[in-house]
Amino acid sequence: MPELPEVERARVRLDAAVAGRSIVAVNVLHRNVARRVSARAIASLAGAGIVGVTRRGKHQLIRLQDGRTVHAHFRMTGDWHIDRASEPLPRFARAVIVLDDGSRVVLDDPRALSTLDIHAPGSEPDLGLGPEPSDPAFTVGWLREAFGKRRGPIKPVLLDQRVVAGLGNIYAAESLWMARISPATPARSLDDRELVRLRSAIVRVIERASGSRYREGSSRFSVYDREGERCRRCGAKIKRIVQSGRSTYYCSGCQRGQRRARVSRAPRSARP
DNA sequence: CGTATCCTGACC
DNA sequence: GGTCAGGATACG
Repeated sequence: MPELPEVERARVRLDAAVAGRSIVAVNVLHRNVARRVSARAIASLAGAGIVGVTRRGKHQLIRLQDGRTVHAHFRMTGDWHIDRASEPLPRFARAVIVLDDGSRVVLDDPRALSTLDIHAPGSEPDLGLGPEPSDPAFTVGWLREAFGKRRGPIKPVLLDQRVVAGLGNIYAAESLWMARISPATPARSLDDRELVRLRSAIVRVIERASGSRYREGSSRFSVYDREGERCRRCGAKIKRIVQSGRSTYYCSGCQRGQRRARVSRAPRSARP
């Protein structure tokens, strides 16, 4: 459950569960999730008091009273499962943090691609992140500069966390749809009007996803995972392509990359 | 820059 | 049995 809004919700739940508590024990159930951390470092968490949890991009930072930071990243499929330590573990439990009030935080992740790291006191991890969409520093000027260095298509650039922190594959596609920009448009060829549209689209897409918790059933995306369906804006078909090994969904009708220099500039034939 | 890789499950 | 998966990074 990645992407900024989902991670922020997870952070809020985690913070409510752990702030002010102390750790009784941490158990790593799948080696991959703590592959960069020694067993000793894990064991040394026992007894530590927890100040609270912050977030940057998709990273969650659990601040300990002794100055250390436990750094969690869900990657593709991680989530927190918070319950009582006496409950049976969920099927995909990968790590467990037992707290001093008998509650428990379980890192629940079928693919076990999530990561846990521990940072020493005073060593703030360099996460290599650009501004969050909500940051005043996330400006058209910032995007112009970031895109100017990139020769490739815009969509993969939007997934670069140094450009904008927290944007993932779904909301990158949704943002490009909202801004009516083709995902194949070379990043550095975007003009100012497109940059303005794209910046505000990203902000709005993230804001909206942050506000409304998703409802099952109703398709909550405009293009993501909607290959072959009709665009709700222009009625053309949603297509799927692969860019940098990831699926990109977009509307073949209303997302124009102004330079797709094809012969026919004839308008697409009527919509049904 | 694109591609492979970590890992496991769901789905065709 | 093959393909794909909401991420990030190491590598060619």
